[in-house]
Parts: sequence; structure tokens; C-alpha cells
Amino acid sequence: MSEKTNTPKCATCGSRNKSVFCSLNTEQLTQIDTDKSCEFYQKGEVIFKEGVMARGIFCVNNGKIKLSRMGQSGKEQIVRFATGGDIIGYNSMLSKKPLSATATALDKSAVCFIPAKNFFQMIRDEPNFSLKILELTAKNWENASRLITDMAQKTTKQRLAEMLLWLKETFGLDEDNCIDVQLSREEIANMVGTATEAVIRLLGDLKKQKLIALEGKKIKLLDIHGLVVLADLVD
Amino acid sequence: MSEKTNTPKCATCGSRNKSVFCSLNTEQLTQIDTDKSCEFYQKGEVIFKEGVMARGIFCVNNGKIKLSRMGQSGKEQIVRFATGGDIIGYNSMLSKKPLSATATALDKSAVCFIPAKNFFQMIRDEPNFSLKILELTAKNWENASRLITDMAQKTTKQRLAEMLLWLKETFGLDEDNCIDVQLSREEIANMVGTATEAVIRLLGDLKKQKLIALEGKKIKLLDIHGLVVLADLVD
DNA sequence: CGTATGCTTGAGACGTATCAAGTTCGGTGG
DNA sequence: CCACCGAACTTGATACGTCTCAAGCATACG
Repeated sequence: MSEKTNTPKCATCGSRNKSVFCSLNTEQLTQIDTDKSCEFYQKGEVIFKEGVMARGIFCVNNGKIKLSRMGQSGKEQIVRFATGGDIIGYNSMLSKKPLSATATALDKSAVCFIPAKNFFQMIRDEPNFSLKILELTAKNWENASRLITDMAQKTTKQRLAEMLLWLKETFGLDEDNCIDVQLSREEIANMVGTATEAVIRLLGDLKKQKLIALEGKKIKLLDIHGLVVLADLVD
Repeated sequence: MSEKTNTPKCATCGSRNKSVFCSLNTEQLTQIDTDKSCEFYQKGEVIFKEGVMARGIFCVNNGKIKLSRMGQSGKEQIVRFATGGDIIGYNSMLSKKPLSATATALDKSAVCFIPAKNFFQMIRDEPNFSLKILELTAKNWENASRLITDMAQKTTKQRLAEMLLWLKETFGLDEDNCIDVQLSREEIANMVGTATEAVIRLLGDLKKQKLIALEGKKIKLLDIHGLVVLADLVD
């Protein structure tokens, strides 16, 4: 099979309708199909690296991706996730600055690359597309400012509870009520902004409080409302 | 003097050229002038409140404004500042969600209100304006994701050093090398994400390290490079 | 089956929050 | 102009949470 055969078409992309591309017409989608390319990544593979200039945007066809920054002495901070239908790398395009985060596959993922030229053309030609991107960046800011507040003010345990809820929103639950993504304890720590050991102890606490259950590597949510209350510190 | 007389005109606004409105033509500016209104605020007065739906954007003619969110048990978290030429309130417009932060004047400030209609019209009619706003929101995200990382990973002292540098960038230094904005210790604590007492002690430490000097309420920066090094934990 | 990697537990040190005084500052009314 | 009052600031003592380091344990994989 050639790569061409593997490359998904925008018109038939299952993620398109919930994406920023939902308002584009057939002609515009064909143009993207012509210019884009698609890459497949294994778990752990890097899609793009912080500090490099972006040459286009990436659209996640399917899979799970983390976006992280290098902080203090090389410690990773996970700042966002992306799944099917999400686009990544656009902030760097728009600000004309180097990429501010590294994108890494958490799972087998298929990611399309759309050149800068097409991206900016869509912004110029299609005000609705522009507005979609603006909506996206505005929501990003709102999420980010909430995160800043929480990082600054909440205890580690509250942040952990919040991150579990965030993971649930992003990746959903499987048939067994377990969060449907596999992250190492270290990666969870890198979301929460704490040490791996703290995550382990605090997950133990949450388990004792019957808010979650631990089944192997999987985290089962037993009491979502309880987690919400804890995360908001109604405590 | 009627308020009309007081209302500054966009065409002669000293802040316009460094603002997102720099690419608009005379006709477009006149349209804004017709529809906008201008309010004057004293130190401490609230321009808009978190949770309310925005009905337009605000453009700072002059003055100093803090944007903050309510976190844990009512504790304020300062997430951004705005000065002459900056616009605020647009994220809420774009995401069609309630305002995510409260804007408060730190000083006598003049702020123009531009109705949503005009804002969206400019986005539709003027791709360059669209791109300016996109650039702005993208930069916001990059700042925010850095802040998230720093809040999660840096020590309080490092964050304080970083915030002092941030204040310097935003408000500049006066003729005496003092940060040109008056914030209470509590407000500084609400930027750093710590207690007022910690800020006081740590400012004392920075003073002992000869990185800053304290002259009354004013903070004088003695060794900017030293602060940069400290903030980055080259320590 | 052995080795590497990730996970877990424990003990100790450190940083920061909290609470409880004082002190200084800035504005107001006598 | 001074005295007063409240708010902001400062300092100290203590407690708690979290990080770090060190060791042991489970798990995955060749």
C-alpha cells in the first residue's frame, strides 16, 4: 500500500464535522487534500518539537496526543491534549514564533500536515473559518487562565482530582468507567505539576476515599461528583 | 464639558499604532468612533465582572488595568494586565461564553467600549484585523502555557522574580528604575500565587541579594540579569 | 529467565501557609 | 495641624504539605 492510499480524505474524515473545518466547501476540502500529507505515529513518537518554527498546522485524524513544555531543569509540563478532529501547531503559525510546545503521540495516531499557505488562505477567504479558529484560541485562553489559577491556588490533591476529570472530558471513559487513555504516573505528575511519588500517594488517598479505583494501570472513576467537589475545594 | 468632548477619537489615539486597529482605514475608524463610547475609571473601579456576558470589547485608551479570576474560596488570581492600546474582553466575545476574568483599574484609566457588532464586522471585512486578533490570542496562549508551567514547577521566589520582570515589561520603569505601577503586597501575592506574608519575606530576600531595593511602596530593580537568572532557576 | 522500567513505600528535610501579634502608613475629622 | 482610625504592611512561631532521596517491589519484555 502506498502512503497515498493510506492518507485519509477530508471529505470522508469522521472527525471533520466537529472540527474547525466543518464550514469549508467541497472545493476547499479538495484543495487541502491535494496539498496535505499524513503521517502515522507510534506511542511515544514526537510529532513536533518545542522551539522549532512551524511550517503548517497539524490535524489529528485519530489518536491521542499530548502537548508539553520543558520547564525547570528539563521537567515536562503537559499543557494540553489533542484527539481526533483537533488541530495543533496553529498558535505558532499565528504568532509567527517558534512552537511553544512539543507534541507527542500517546497512542498510535494519524496526523495530517496542512501547509501554512493553505491555512492562511482559508483564514483570508473564509471568515467562518477565521471565526472558528478565533473561537478555538479564545477557549484555549479561558482554559489556560483557569489552569493558571488552579496551579497557583489549589493543593496537589485538588489538582490531581481536577486532572482526572480533565482526562475524562478529553478521552472519555471505557465500558468499565475507566479513563480511556494510558498515562504513566510520571505523566500524570507532569500534568498536575508535582512529583511522581506524590501522585502515587494521592491516588492511594483518592482510592481510600472511594472516589476512584485502581485496576492495574487503569483509573476507574467511582464518584465523579465527589471528585468535582474535591477539585473545587468545597471539601 | 460633555462626555462627547472627552471621548478620544481613534484617528488621534496615541495608542492606535501599536494596537490591533493599526491596519484599519479612516472610514472604518470613523465608524468605530460613531458607535463606541468611553468611560473613565478611578483606581480600584471595576470595568467588567467575571461571569457576565460581554456585549462588546474594551479598548484601553490609557491607564493600567488588571485582569483577575476568582479562585479557591474567593482568592484573587491576576492572570493578565492591560495598558494603553490593549483590548480586553474579546475572548469572551469570540468563545461566546461569559467573561472569564474581572477587569479592574489600577490607576485612573480611560477605556473605550466597542460594540460586538463593530468587532465582528471588522473581523469579517478586514482579514488583516482578523489576523491581528489571531496573533493576539495565539500570543496569549503562549504566555499562558508558560505561566502554567512556571506556576506548576517554580518555587515561590522564582515566580516572584518572574512577576517583577513581567511587571517591568508591562508597565516599564520610571526615571528611578522603579517598576511603574502601584500594587499592594496582596496583589503581588495574587499574581505569584502565594500568601501576602510570603511576598514580604521574599522581597526582603531579594533585597538582601541586592537584586532589588524597596523605596516605600516602590520596587527598584537593581540587577535585572540577576532576576532573570533567578527566575529561570540557573540559581 | 533476567533485566529494565515503572511503580510503590518510607524517612527526613525543606518550603510555605497559617495564625497571631505588632508596626507603619494614609486619610479624615476635630 | 494634629490625633485618630483603619488598612496595609511586617515579623515571628508553628504546623503542615510536599519534595527528595533511598530502597524494595511489580510488571513487561527480550
